[in-house]
Amino acid sequence: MDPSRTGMPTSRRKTAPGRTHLAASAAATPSAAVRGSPWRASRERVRDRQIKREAVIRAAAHAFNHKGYHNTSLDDIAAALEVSKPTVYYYVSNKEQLLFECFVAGIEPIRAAFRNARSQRAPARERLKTVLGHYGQAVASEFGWCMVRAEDQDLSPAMSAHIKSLKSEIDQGIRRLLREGAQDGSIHPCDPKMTAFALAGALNWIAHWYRENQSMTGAEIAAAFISVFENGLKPRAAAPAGRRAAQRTTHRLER
Amino acid sequence: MDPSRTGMPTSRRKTAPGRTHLAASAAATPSAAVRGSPWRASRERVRDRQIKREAVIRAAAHAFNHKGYHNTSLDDIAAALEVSKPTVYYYVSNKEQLLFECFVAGIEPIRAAFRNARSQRAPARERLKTVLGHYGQAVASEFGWCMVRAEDQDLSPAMSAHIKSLKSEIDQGIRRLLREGAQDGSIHPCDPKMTAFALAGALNWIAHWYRENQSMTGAEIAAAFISVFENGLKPRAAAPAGRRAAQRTTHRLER
DNA sequence: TATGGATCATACTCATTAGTAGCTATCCTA
DNA sequence: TAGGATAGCTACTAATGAGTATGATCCATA
Repeated sequence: MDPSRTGMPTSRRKTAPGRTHLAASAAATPSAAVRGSPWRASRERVRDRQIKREAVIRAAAHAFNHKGYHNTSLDDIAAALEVSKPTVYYYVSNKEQLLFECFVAGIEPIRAAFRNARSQRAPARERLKTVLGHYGQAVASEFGWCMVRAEDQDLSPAMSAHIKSLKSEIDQGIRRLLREGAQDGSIHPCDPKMTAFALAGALNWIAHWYRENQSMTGAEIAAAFISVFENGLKPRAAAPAGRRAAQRTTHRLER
Repeated sequence: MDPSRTGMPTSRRKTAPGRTHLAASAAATPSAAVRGSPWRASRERVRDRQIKREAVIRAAAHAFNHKGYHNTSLDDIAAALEVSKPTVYYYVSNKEQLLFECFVAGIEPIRAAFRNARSQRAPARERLKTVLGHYGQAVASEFGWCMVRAEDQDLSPAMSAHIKSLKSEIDQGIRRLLREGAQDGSIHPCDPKMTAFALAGALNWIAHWYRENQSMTGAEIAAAFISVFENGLKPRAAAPAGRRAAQRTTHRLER
């Protein structure tokens, strides 16, 4: 195979800035302040390395999102930032790492949601709903595509292993909630493994169509999906009459 | 952009053999007879162009499946067949077309399942179950990866449009069954669009993990998923006591 | 047995792109 | 204000891989 893909990127620069949890800041700051190139306009904050680094990663996410990882060259990313390619390499050690950072930025809010859920006392189904809501929003975010599509085959073994372990953490978290729900009676007994696959798969797939159809927000999509998961296809006998009727007439209108 | 990607591949060869529905034959013949290179062993059927062409496509599917589209060169495919690259080009006009053929081979059995379903008289939920079963098996097949991952971004506009229309046909078919189910009372009232997205997404995602975890057959996975979809997460009050109890003890064992 | 088509290989072209070498400019600090 | 660190650019290398030009070989048929 390719010798350059046999390990972690050799961080050639002595200054290896700690990884930044882009996701957190992305959630905090509205996208407007973040868009665009900080080089152009802001001479006054030229020295804020962190912001520039984040801009690089965000530009990469945007490009990957639109053209795919393989169809995006680092020249493209540099051009989007109105910068030269070596400048990009000044902030990031290689293309693979760009993808990795995007992945981490995408998955971090989901991990946060799990940490949150663990401290709650609600029934498991409620906690699962909350987590899946955040999951759906993460997939619909600007990093969702990278998170979902970061492939084994494009990554060095070390990165691949790292990503796999993060994914597995999420998977196990969902399974755990499903088991807890079966115990506390809030979730219909099910095979936790296959159910977790189904739930995560459905949500992951959002990344594939969301770009082309942004008529709903991430939160709305997540809510709609959760409603599907909760009710199931089989009709439910004992639903409260009022709500059932409203739902039925509403959905009669959809095509 | 790239000028070579602005249209359908110019089929330079005068002999353009009609597209072959690999999927059908794949379903009919067990994989054993199909694996390997027909060049090597069988000097006696050297002139059977169709079989060789299918072998090329199957080899491509296999390679794409394992290494991804972009990480597979046509030299790789040629090498797998113990043939030179121009030989591959003798059977197929370019790499993009290879991906397209794999896509069609993957999606064809699903279309067939829909055609079948249309002629049945069962309740919509039953027909949907059957279709989804075939869907799941198709995604778990050797062409599943190509079917699911054939991306817009890697295809010429014409191919992209063609694939999109095939995908849309499937999507509309699912929505239609959901609407029919809401009408005949066999399916819980739902938003057909979002529900179809959720169902298809969950099943599509199988392609991402099935390669690494082939402990179940495609049919078994599909059955497990369908059970999840049908029941939903919310506990069901009126389940037959015997089956409920059995299911609960069974799944207590899973981790 | 000559001929033309079908099949396949050798050996290229050419474009793309990840990543780098080496130079320059700016700014902060002592 | 000298000197080092920071930040950036131009111009390269080197590898890869899609697709092709050209010609050899085999076989059926006239």
